[in-house]
Amino acid sequence: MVRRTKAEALQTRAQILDAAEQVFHRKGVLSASLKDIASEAGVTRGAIYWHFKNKHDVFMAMVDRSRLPFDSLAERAEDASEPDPLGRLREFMVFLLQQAVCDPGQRRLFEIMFQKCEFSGENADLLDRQREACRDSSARLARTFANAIARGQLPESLDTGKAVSWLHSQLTGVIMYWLLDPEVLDLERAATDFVDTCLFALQHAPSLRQRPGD
Amino acid sequence: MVRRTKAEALQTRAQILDAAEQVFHRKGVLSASLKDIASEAGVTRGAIYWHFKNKHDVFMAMVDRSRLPFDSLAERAEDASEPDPLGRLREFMVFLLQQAVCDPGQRRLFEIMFQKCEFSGENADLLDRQREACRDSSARLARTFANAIARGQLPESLDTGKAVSWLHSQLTGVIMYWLLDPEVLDLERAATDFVDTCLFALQHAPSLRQRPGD
DNA sequence: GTATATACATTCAGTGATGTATGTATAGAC
DNA sequence: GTCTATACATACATCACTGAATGTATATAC
Repeated sequence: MVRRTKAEALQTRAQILDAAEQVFHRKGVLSASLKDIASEAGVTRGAIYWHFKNKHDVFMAMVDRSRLPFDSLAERAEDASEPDPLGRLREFMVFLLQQAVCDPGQRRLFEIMFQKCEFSGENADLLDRQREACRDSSARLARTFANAIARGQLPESLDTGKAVSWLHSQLTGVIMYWLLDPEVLDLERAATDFVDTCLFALQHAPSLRQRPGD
Repeated sequence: MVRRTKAEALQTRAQILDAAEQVFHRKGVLSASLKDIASEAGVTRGAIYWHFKNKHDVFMAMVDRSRLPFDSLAERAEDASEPDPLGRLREFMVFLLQQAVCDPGQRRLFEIMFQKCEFSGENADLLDRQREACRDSSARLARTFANAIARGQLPESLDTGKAVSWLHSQLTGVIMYWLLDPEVLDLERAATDFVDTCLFALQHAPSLRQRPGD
C-alpha cells in the first residue's frame, strides 16, 4: 500500500499535522518524537520525512495553518469608513476570547504556545515571528484607535502607544491566566465584562492620557 | 582535589543552581543537558548527581530558591490594620514590575518560566504549583480588596472575584508582553501608569461591579 | 505500454544524553 | 592516628531519537 494519489497525499500531510497538534499538546513540542507523531497519525516516520524536513518544520507548518478567522473582524475595525470602530473592536476581542474557550483546536494552539513550547534553539525564531505578529496587530490597533478618536469614541488626549500596549497585554494576560486555571474563571461568561473593563479604562483612565513629559 | 568542606559543598550546590539558571535561560530547560550545566558550573556531572536526583530536581531547586522578596510587601497590604491597603497594593505591583526590569535574575526567572520551559511530563507538576501559588495570591488579593472596601478605597459593589481575576491577568499579561518585546515598552517608566490604570478600573469600571445575575 | 517520479515503508548507523557504578582523596568524628 | 562518611571525578552500559539510505509499489506523464 504505497504511492497514493495527490489528493490522498495532501490528506496524509493534514493527518500528520493533526497528529502533531495532539502530540505536541500532550507531550510538549520538544519531548514529542517523530515516532510519536507518526504512530498517532497512523503512518511511519518515513511519511513525515517525505512531507517535512524535520520536527521543527512540522511545528512551523502546524503553527502556520491557523491564524485565519481573526483577520476579517479585525480588518473591519480598522476601516476608516466604519462608523463604530470601537464596537467592532469589542466584537473582535470578545470573539477571540470565546474562541479560546469554545474551539478546542484554538485552545490547544494557545496551550501549546504558552505552556508546551520552549522558545530556544531552532524555536527561537518562532519568538521573533510572534514579536512581528504582535507589532503588526499593534499597528492595526493603533489605526483602530485613531478611527475611534476621530469618531469621538475615545478621548483625543489618549496616549495611543500606551493604550495599545495596555490592551495587548490585557488580552494575552487573560488568556494566559485562564489557561493556567480554567476552573476559577468562567471565561466564556466573563469575556464581555473583561473587554468592557478594558474599553472603560481606555475611555476614562487619566493614566492612559498623554502626559507633558512624554 | 576532592572532598571539600561542608561550606564548600554548599557553595558548589549554589554554583550548580546558578549555572543551571544561565543554561536554562540560554538553551531552554529541556534542551539543556546536565553536561552543559556541569561545565558552566565548572564541575562534572558527578557533582550534580551528588547534590540532585536529576535535571528535574535541579530545575525545581532553582525555582524554589527565589520567591522571597515579594511576600513582605504583599503581607502589609492584606493587614486589616493597614490604613492604606490600596496604596500598599500599588507599591507592591509597581515594585514587582520594576523588579522584573531591573533585577536580571528576576527577569531571567520570568523568561525561563514564560518562554524557556515546557510544562509537560515531569514538569507538569510545576504548572500545578503555579496554579496553587496563583490561588494563594488570589486569596491575598481578595483580602486586600476587602480591606480597601472597608476603608472606602474601593466601591462596596465591587465583584471581588472578577476584580481578582482581572488584576491578576493584567499583571501576568504586562510581564509577558514586555518579555516578548522589551523594545516597544519601557516598562520601568510605564509601570506606575499601568498600575494606576488597573486601580482606576477597579474603582470606577461598572463592568467589575456585581451584577444581578451573579 | 513503458518510464519515471512519487509517496511512502523499512532498515541502519551514528549521536548524545542519561543513570549508575566505581574510584579516590580528604574532612571530620572518635 | 585511624576510620568512615563525604564530595566529588571518572568510566561505563544503555537507550531513544535522528537522519539518511534503501526498498517498493503505483500514479501519472508521455
